[in-house]
Amino acid sequence: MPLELSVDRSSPVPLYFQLSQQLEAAIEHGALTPGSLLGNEIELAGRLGLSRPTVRQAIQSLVDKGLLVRRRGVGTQVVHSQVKRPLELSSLYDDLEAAGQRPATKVIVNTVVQASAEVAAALNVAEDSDVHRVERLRLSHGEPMAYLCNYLPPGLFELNTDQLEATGLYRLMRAAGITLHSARQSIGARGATAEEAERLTEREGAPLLTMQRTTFDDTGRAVEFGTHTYRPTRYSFEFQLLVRP
Amino acid sequence: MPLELSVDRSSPVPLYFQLSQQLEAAIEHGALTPGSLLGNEIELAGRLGLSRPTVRQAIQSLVDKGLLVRRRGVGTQVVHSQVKRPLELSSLYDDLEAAGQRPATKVIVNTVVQASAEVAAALNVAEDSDVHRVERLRLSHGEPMAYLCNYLPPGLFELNTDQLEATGLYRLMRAAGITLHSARQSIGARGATAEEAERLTEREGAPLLTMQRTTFDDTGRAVEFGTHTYRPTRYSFEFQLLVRP
DNA sequence: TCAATGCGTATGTCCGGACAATCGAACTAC
DNA sequence: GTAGTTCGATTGTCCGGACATACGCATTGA
Repeated sequence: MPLELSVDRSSPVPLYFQLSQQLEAAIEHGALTPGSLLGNEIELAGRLGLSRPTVRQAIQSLVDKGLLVRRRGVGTQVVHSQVKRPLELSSLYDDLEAAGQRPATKVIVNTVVQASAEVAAALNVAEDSDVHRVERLRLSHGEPMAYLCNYLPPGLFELNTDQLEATGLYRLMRAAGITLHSARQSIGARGATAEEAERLTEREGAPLLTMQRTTFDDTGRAVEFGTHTYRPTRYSFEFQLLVRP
Repeated sequence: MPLELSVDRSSPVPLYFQLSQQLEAAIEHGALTPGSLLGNEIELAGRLGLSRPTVRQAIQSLVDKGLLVRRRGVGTQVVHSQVKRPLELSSLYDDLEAAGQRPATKVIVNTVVQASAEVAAALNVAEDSDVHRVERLRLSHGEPMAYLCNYLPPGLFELNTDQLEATGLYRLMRAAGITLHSARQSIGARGATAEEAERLTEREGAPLLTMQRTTFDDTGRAVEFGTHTYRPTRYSFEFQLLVRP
């Protein structure tokens, strides 16, 4: 029984995108079972009234997402494993919200400071030039979960404390028209200093999970540098990654 | 001054791949400076004697790698930031070797055991069925750096202790014809148990970086499940990730 | 002076076709 | 029975063209 697929040519949504979304929904929904063959591209194109390149583009986007696997001479199969989503540049806020945790944020510091050598190097600005500094405590179920310290270059956009407590930093940046492109991250661990321990209601020397990140927009500007510490009993980094073929 | 580009039509290497490699080399080498425009696709295609779809395919692969950015009505630009490589499914061994650290491996355990509930769930095999168990100590500059405990389903390939000490697990799997596809990872931290502390020559309770990973091949089979502990003073996870547009 | 309009340019989408490379299975020969 | 060969099926690569869409800039108008 072939899958119900159709495209709307009067829609402004690209045809290949309509198709890829329907296929993805069918996989998610279980209509396309893992391991099942998708049927050959030419026949699929004919059935939908599309050209083969358009169908290929739709399929390729799902291959890139890790949902499909192509085998020459065999066909295109639905991947058999539990693919969730590849690692993306997500904010802690979004992660928690997606998990239904209703995160709370408390802005501790929101000011302008002179860039230290480390911050200046990360943001590619002159040392001692002005940069925004934001320190936030992220809570989940009323308990401290992470301490986030971020630096932003000046003139990027207004850092409103109320907004920072209502949503995540990345969402604010996107809303300000900044196109996030890539980030360099470093994840490590260390014992908590006395100050860190107090912030997170841990004892001194307790193991902490740490993350440093510099984010770039599509022009190559560094738009954010952050140093985060997490309570490992309450947070860990979970993600899926794909092997680039 | 246009860039020197050419393709060899007698080569079995796909034309779009030849072009993308040359462009990538030009970016790496500095012939294409960050921010510079690549020149429009049609003119580029004409200059190389290629069709526009072929040129687009080459460019697209570099966009996917994060090296180029396309802007409608503007052109294609070289990304201005320091892109190294996106996060990939690399083994610790490869990482260390790439950093010129000449890693050493000591196989502590290489045997077959009955799968615990956790291992059975991760590998999707029956509880108490036979699985391979490998425990290795990874050293760098003669000092312990990580303790790696891995489980593999039976019948996948022969786990030779000598080979395990000479190279990484992923390299062995690839050599055995296994096509790695994706992995689910979890990175956290905790204090060392007495046993862990001794293995890594740390004191009990010292902060450790932990990683759990299940790797799948392109048929969806789980081919490996591992629990790793790292000394955070000697190792951290460094990677770059791209925003999927 | 400043905002709205129009235009050129570049990428985005889509088509229909052609041939090559590879996989798997059926078939054949020993 | 087994090994090698052939063959159909399917994806991979490539072509040349067409129109749509969005951005930046110059022109125009108030």
